[in-house]
Amino acid sequence: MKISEEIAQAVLFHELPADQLEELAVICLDQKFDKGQILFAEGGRAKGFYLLAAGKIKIFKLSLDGKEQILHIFGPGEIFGEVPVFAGGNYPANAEALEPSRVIFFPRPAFVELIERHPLIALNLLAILCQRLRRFTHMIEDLSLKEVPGRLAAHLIYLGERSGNTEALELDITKAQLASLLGTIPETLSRILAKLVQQKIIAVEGRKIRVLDRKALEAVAAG
Amino acid sequence: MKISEEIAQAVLFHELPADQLEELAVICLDQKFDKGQILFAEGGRAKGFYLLAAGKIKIFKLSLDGKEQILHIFGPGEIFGEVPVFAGGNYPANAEALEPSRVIFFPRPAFVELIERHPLIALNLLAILCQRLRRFTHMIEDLSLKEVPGRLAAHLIYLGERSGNTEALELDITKAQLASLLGTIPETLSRILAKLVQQKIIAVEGRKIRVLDRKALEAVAAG
DNA sequence: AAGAATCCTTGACTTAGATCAAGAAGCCCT
DNA sequence: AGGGCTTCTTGATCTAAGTCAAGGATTCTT
Repeated sequence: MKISEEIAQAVLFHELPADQLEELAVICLDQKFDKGQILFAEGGRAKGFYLLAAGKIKIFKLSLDGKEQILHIFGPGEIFGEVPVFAGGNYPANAEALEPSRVIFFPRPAFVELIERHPLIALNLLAILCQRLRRFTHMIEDLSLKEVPGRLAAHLIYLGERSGNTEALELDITKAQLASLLGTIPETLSRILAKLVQQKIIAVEGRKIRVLDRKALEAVAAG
Repeated sequence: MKISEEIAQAVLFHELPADQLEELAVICLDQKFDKGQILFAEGGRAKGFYLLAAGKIKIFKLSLDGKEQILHIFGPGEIFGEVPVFAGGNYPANAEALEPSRVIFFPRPAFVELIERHPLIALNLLAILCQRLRRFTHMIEDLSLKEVPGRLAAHLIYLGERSGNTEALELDITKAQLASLLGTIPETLSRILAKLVQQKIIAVEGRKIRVLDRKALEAVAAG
């Protein structure tokens, strides 16, 4: 696919006229990353931000003893690494490719200048950042006020709503990654899944999860 | 103080020319809240956002059984309640006045229209939101990867850096509120403060905290 | 200054969930 | 099909921190 077409499909550049899309295509760079490759590390100086064209990217924090907390898992069409463009100048977390991925990189100065001239991009970006704040708010609430079963149930409900199918879910990440996203470890996640299965609230087969008792799942999610 | 002067001092409207400040002063509303009064509740429909002129506002989440997690404590000059203006339309958390407070309310439509015309406001707002994302990233990291002593130590260091005095700190909130901000309870906070005192890392007298051993405090913060 | 209210601390107990360890199941290779 | 991965599950143990309960210390009020 041509870069300008890929840019056109991103939410950030939604409804942008063709001439401005061309303007963007000129300033950006096409990059490829293998599975497992690091795109940037926490604290690193940021020269711009990324639009994911294809693949899957994990944004995460690491503790000194190697424990990981996943903040986001991004798919095609989403942007990441935008925070340091507008505040601080260095990345607040790490980014790693979970699959072979293609990203489009936007150097900071050209992009900021573009935003000044095109308020629509600014409004789109404000919307994206506000959604992210909302998601983080939820994450903080879950980590602090809910126990692991509640977090897991809330996440399953979220997956159902996002995919449109609230009955049959399919994880697109490993269970170890899901554990890290929920702020726990694989062993604990495994036990809690087993408990929910035993209570006939869900059925699990590999990465496929079937919701058997939505009401009960919602009750668990509420705490 | 006149409203337009107060607006001029806010980071959001920094470097805005006088005529645009006057434009803003026309669309906004002046409101007062007593200590303990709720400004808005989670899930409530948002008609605009707030600029805090005087006082102190707590933004927080509640669990079903009444446990609270504080997300922010805002002081004069800061804005809040902006997320639903750009995403979702309803507030993601609750807001309560911790002191008698005066706020300036900006109705949503007029403000969005203003942003479209004045890119500088959009850039300022992008910077504010990115700083908040950064702070939340930190909060998630702390809740998930650090234990309570680590969170407390990190917060004390943060307070020192923000106030410019890394030696003598002064809490501007109660210890119960600090506990809620750190994602724990007053009893636990009390015990951990006592332990740090016993280890001669800090000295505590009421709300005044003196850092005796910065290196050790940093080690605790690192985990 | 006395009383009330809030705020803070300390102690005994309980528990969610992390850690350590080992094995089972699924998957990708040539 | 059979080795060698990574992924997942299950069990036994340990610990940080929450709960419950009570008393001490501040601060607010009149």
